Amino acid sequence: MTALRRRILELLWASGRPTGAYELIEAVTRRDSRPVGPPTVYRSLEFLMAQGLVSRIESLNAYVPCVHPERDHDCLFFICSRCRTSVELEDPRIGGLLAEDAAVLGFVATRRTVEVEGMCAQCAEVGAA
Amino acid sequence: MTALRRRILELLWASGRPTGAYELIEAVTRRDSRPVGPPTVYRSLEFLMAQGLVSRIESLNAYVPCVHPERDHDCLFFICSRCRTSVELEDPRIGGLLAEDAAVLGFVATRRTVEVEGMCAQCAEVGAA
DNA sequence: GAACGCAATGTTATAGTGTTACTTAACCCT
DNA sequence: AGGGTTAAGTAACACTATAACATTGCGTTC
Repeated sequence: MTALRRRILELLWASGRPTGAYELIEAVTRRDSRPVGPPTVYRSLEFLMAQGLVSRIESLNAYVPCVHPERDHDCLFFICSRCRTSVELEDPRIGGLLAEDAAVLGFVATRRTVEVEGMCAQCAEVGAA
Repeated sequence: MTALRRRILELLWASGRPTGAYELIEAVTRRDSRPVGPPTVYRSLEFLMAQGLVSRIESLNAYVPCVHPERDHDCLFFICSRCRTSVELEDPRIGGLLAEDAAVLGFVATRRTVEVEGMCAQCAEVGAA
C-alpha cells in the first residue's frame, strides 16, 4: 500500500458515491498539487480492486470502496439514479444460484457483476425522478 | 421498426457475440455503403433495448440480441472471456431474491444487470485461457 | 558504494465509448 | 400545400481506458 493508493482509497471513501476515474485524477492532482495521469490512477484502481478494497460499478463506469475487504465478495449494488449513491449488499444466496446456473452450463465463473438500478428509499419518498 | 433498426438487429444476430456500437457503425456503413454516425446507431440501440429486443452487456460495453423478446427479462449473462461469446439465461429465482433485497432497503428497482464472467464449457474443456 | 533488478509511478499519445446540439428527411394529417 | 411528428444525418466534442515508453526510488549483491 503506497501513498498514492492510500490517497485514492481515501478519496473514494470521502466521496460517498461511485466516483469516476477522471474525477479521481482531478482530485489527486488538485489535492496534492501535482499532475497525475490516467494510467497512474487506473493502475492504482486495478491494485485496489485486486485487493478487494474497491469495486467497479460497470453500469456507471465508476468505482466504490468495498465495505467488507476481508470477505470474498459476492457483493451486489443498488444504485440510485436520482441521488447517485450506491449501497452494497452481500447476499450469498444469489452467488449460490449463479453458481448453480453456471454449473448447469458447465461454465467456470471468475467474476460476477450484479447491479440494480432504481431509486433509494429516501429519494423514492421525496418524489419521482 | 424501421429499415435501420432491422438492419442493426440483423447484424447483432449475425454476429453471434456481444458487439460494440462502433463495430455496428462500421458494419452498417460498409454494408449499406453510406456513412452512419454514432448517434444514429445509439438511437437505434436505445429503441431496440426499450423494446426488449436487445440487451446491453455493461461489463463489455457491448450489445446482444435478446433471446426472448416477449417475456419481461430478468436475464442474466454468462460471458466467456476466451471466445468472447455470451449465453443468456432466465432465472426468475434471482429476480425474486433481488426484489426481496430491494424491498428490505426500500429500494425501487427499475433495471437489473447480472453478468458472470468466466469460461464457457467448450473453452474450459480445451484448456486454460 | 557503484551496479543491478524490480516495482511503482510519470509522460505522451491514442484508442474506444458515448453525448450534445443542430439540421435534414420522410411521413402523416387535416 | 402547410404544419406537426418522428426518425435519421452531421459535426463536434466529452468521457473512459490503454499502449508504449521513460523515470524514479529502493533494496540487494558484489
